[in-house]
Amino acid sequence: MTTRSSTDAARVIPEATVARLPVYLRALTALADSGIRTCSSEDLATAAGVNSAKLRKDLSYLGSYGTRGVGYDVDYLRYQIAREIGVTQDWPVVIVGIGNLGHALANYSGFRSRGFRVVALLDAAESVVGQSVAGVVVRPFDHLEEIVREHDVAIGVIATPAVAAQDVADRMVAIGITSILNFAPAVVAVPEGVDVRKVDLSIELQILAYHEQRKANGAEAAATDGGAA
Amino acid sequence: MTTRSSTDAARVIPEATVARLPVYLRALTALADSGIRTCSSEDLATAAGVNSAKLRKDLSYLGSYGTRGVGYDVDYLRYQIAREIGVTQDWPVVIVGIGNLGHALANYSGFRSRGFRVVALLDAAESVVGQSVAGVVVRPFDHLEEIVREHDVAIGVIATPAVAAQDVADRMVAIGITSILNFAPAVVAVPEGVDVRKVDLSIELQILAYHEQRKANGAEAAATDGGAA
DNA sequence: AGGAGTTTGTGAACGTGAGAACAAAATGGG
DNA sequence: CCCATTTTGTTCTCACGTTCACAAACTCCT
Ligand SMILES: NC(=O)c1ccc[n+]([C@@H]2O[C@H](COP(=O)([O-])OP(=O)(O)OC[C@H]3O[C@@H](n4cnc5c(N)ncnc54)[C@H](O)[C@@H]3O)[C@@H](O)[C@H]2O)c1
Ligand SMILES: NC(=O)c1ccc[n+]([C@@H]2O[C@H](COP(=O)([O-])OP(=O)(O)OC[C@H]3O[C@@H](n4cnc5c(N)ncnc54)[C@H](O)[C@@H]3O)[C@@H](O)[C@H]2O)c1
Repeated sequence: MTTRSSTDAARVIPEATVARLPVYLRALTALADSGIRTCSSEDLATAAGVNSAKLRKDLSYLGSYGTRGVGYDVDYLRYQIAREIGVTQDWPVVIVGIGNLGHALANYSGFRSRGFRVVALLDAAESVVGQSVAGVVVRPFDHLEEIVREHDVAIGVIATPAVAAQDVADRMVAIGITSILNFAPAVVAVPEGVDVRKVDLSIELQILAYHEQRKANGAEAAATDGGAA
Repeated sequence: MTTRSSTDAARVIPEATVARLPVYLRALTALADSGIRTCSSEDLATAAGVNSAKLRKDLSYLGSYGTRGVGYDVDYLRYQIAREIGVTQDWPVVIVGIGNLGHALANYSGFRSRGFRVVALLDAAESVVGQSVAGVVVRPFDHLEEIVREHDVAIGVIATPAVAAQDVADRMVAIGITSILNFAPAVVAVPEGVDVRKVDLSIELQILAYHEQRKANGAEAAATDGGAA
């Protein structure tokens, strides 16, 4: 017999699935916005840009929220995914390093609409501290601890230069932040129990360049090769 | 017998490895900058934040560039990886959508230093066109074709709102761009042969939130549970 | 009510990736 | 010159992720 409590600890969701759930959430929101109340796995898979079998398998890890022969109720499924991810509540976030990128992040409205609230912008440079960015005053990096305690912040964003990233991460971890999103092109080491995700523009471009080069070489080979055909 | 030519078409590098090569490249550059001329797989693995067995396996797909008992020559390996990725040459790039994010990207120096050259900034809004951003004048989106032909651009960056992303991608593809880096939170469909990579801040945060929630629930369960132990 | 038609949820097959372990190849000391 | 030591390159095994294929479950029409 399987106990099915709502906080079933045994139910573990594969990492690859977790990474796709936000995509499904977004696709469901788009469907709901166009007034669609029900959709099949095929519809949703198309909207999310994945294969429908994969979608169904992913959703099956959450539970059985569809109806055979009918499909999924858009709002209901959306709520279930949001609950699973944890974005039915609001997550307070701090951003450290208010340079070019930090400004853009501070001005980004997508945070708020997706369950995240920027509670503070921090920077080490005196020239930046005190500036008002997106209606929020930039505070000194030293205030990190105070802010984190006050708002019970668990998620920190690093948008400093690469050299500062490890220091900032260390401070964050020391103060109790357990999830870090790192935009600096640097490997940051953190203790067990702390999650770091990195977003790295250069790496993405280099991956594209690799495939681009392969395409070019392939075309070249084909031209040399198949020219006489 | 295995033919080993330098342009061996049969040699295929796993996607997971391709995604790590830029990380190794960066770590090697950091080592070179600190004056280190030789390193073991262990050293490099530590710098890159991976396991040394994985590093050696990854490098083995490129060829046999180390010396047993000694390690790798930093500069030589760096060159080999750069060549494999295709960043020994310069890749021209266009950025479309010069809003908050587009500004940050335009000002980002990491492009240039990693083999990418921003040849144009494009926007559809008249209020933005003509502005000078990072010393480059923003041009109308309509100029895309002209610019792409002139500079032989293969890589395009989308930093427009989500609703415009598919349209922009379609235009890019029609004109001959075959690699797209998409920052807009939207699924863009492209024909076979075109690569799209997406960078999505909200998804990253939501993945962190999921794990954060699990940590919280786990702690809660442990507190309820193990309190009596 | 019953059967035809849909669509989900999942078991099983397949492919890719990670890591341990070790043989092969190089160095350096005696 | 030979042997101990170091470190690479590769093989083997296991885990994870993707896709197929189909039974189970539901709706709707007659
Ligand atoms: N600009 C982009 O589009 C872009 C794109 C991808 C990655 N990045 C990366 O993001 C990071 C930020 O880029 P940017 O262009 O905004 O750089 P930037 O130099 O404009 O801004 C960095 C900010 O961090 C602050 N800072 C420096 N050290 C600090 C510390 N120890 N504590 C707190 N704040 C500190 C600086 O005062 C500055 O305001 C860099 O690592 C960059 O490589 C930027
Ligand atoms: N700002 C951020 O930090 C951030 C972070 C993550 C993701 N994003 C995403 O990146 C995208 C850009 O964000 P932003 O904050 O810079 O938005 P923004 O509104 O400031 O800028 C968007 C720009 O795109 C231009 N544009 C609109 N339609 C266009 C079209 N069809 N062709 C060419 N240009 C067009 C607009 O004129 C505007 O200048 C959005 O999709 C956003 O969700 C932004």
